[in-house]
Amino acid sequence: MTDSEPGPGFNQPGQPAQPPRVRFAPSASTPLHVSDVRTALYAWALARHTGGTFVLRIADTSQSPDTADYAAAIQETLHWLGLAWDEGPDQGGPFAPYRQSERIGLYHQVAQQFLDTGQAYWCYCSPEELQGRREAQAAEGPAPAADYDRYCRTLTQQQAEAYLAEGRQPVLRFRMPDGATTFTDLARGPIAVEHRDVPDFVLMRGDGHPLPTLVTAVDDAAMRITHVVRDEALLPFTPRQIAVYRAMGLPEDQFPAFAHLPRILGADQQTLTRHNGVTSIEVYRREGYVPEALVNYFALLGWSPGEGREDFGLDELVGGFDLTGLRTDPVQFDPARLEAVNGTKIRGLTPADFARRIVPFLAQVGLVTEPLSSDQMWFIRQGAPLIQDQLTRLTEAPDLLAFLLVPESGFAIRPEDAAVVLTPDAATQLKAAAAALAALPEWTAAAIGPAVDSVRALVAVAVTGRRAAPALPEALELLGRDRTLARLAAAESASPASN
RNA sequence: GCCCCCAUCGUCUAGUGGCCCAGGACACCGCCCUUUCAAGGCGGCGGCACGGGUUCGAAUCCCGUUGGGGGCACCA
Repeated sequence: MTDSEPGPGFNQPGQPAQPPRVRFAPSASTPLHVSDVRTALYAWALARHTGGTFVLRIADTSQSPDTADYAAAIQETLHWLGLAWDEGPDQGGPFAPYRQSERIGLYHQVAQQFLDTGQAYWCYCSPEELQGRREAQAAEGPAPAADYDRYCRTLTQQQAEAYLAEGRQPVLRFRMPDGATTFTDLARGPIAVEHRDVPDFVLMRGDGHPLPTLVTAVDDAAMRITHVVRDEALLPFTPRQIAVYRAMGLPEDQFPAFAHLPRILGADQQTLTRHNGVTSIEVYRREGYVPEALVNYFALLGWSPGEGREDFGLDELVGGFDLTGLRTDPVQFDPARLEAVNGTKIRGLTPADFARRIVPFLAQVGLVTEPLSSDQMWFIRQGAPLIQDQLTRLTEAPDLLAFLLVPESGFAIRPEDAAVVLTPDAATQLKAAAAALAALPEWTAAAIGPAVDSVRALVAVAVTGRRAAPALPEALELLGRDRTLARLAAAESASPASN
């Protein structure tokens, strides 16, 4: 983007280009968020586009009871989306282990090194003391940008021992050096931060638990990560991590390059959370969204292949992906657009694939049970093409196909639709339609069409139970003459005029 | 309060000094097709935040204002 300030991670001309190593490091203490998926998608696309390596690393040091479940779910979801990794917790790799909970020793080792070299120090201040001093300072004048007053930077041995004798558990703080950090964000260009605006941040909690700024920097260095693609929320932490690399003695040309992705906002223009939208990718999956749609939609949330191309898949993403084309301002999540994309993707499925994908949704509502009987399989295979153009989510399939799969005893007309269509003269019309159908020499869609043309809406409700029915002649052909006539008769007797 | 990032239709985007009195998609509104519901076709509505520069020429470059987002934890 600019050649004025070749900061860390900037590709130096004349240097042999190493194959990139891009990591995705989701937290295992929460379910995968839609913004995590977007991050994973872009990181993956970068790795694949450049012929590099995609690394999955699980951030599971925050020992929540559900961590193992989330870690497994994350991997399952990524697979479902079609994002495969080259190194990760399941298959290992040259920089194993890939679970941070198994790398704690390494973090402690680096912490000790920092302590030995004076680049970190113990801080005995209690949260209450910190809070008290902050308030006192704020009362006196303009509050300093950096939030820690460096009280323990210059503690004497005696003071430290006195605190220890009180039973205090110190935290380990990083000694932020004077100066400034300049780095080149691959999506945004040069970014400069004065160190006076960066506090002596905490590397390790009082109980010895290492914090993300330390852990992330240590692992990215240890795993030879070349590119960090992550959410904009982490942008302000980048100078801290660069400071940690320096303290570790990592040569500048081995610092990873950073690319920060725009924040995803809800309809209220605030960061997307469970309060203003649906953030769980698993919810979308359950709601009948296909991975192709999620991938396409999220790819478009901050990136574009150009030339107005909007309907594409993983292959085109990889082919055209480029960090410098990333959007840099916050982006609003639009559920309506996602749903529209989902409809497009569903329509683009082969009929056989579509039929296969709706089975779990049919089973979920009890319309079928797996393994499918050959009858059920036949009805699904034959019925699927009739409904494929009519839905935007796979969860709509059961309603559309119920008329074929439900046992006759369980068939019922939707009351709302009955109210609209079963008018006083319905009985007469149904009777006429039934007679015409009964007289048909052969039971084919071509023959059925003309027989029901004048009363399609009525017959649709009577036979499928809903106004939103598949193409009628084809639907009736599939249903068969006996079931069709039986349902027409039932509807006739349920019509107002017959009561 | 302080620091950082950012700014094209309601939303996602095309656009990197003339091809743009700004193109596409979603949403919305009409019409067509269709004797069910969709899908599809055609059309409409609607935007370069504002103010200064630079330039023969600016959505595109510079400055400011305004506005939005992020961060300032013993969260990740």
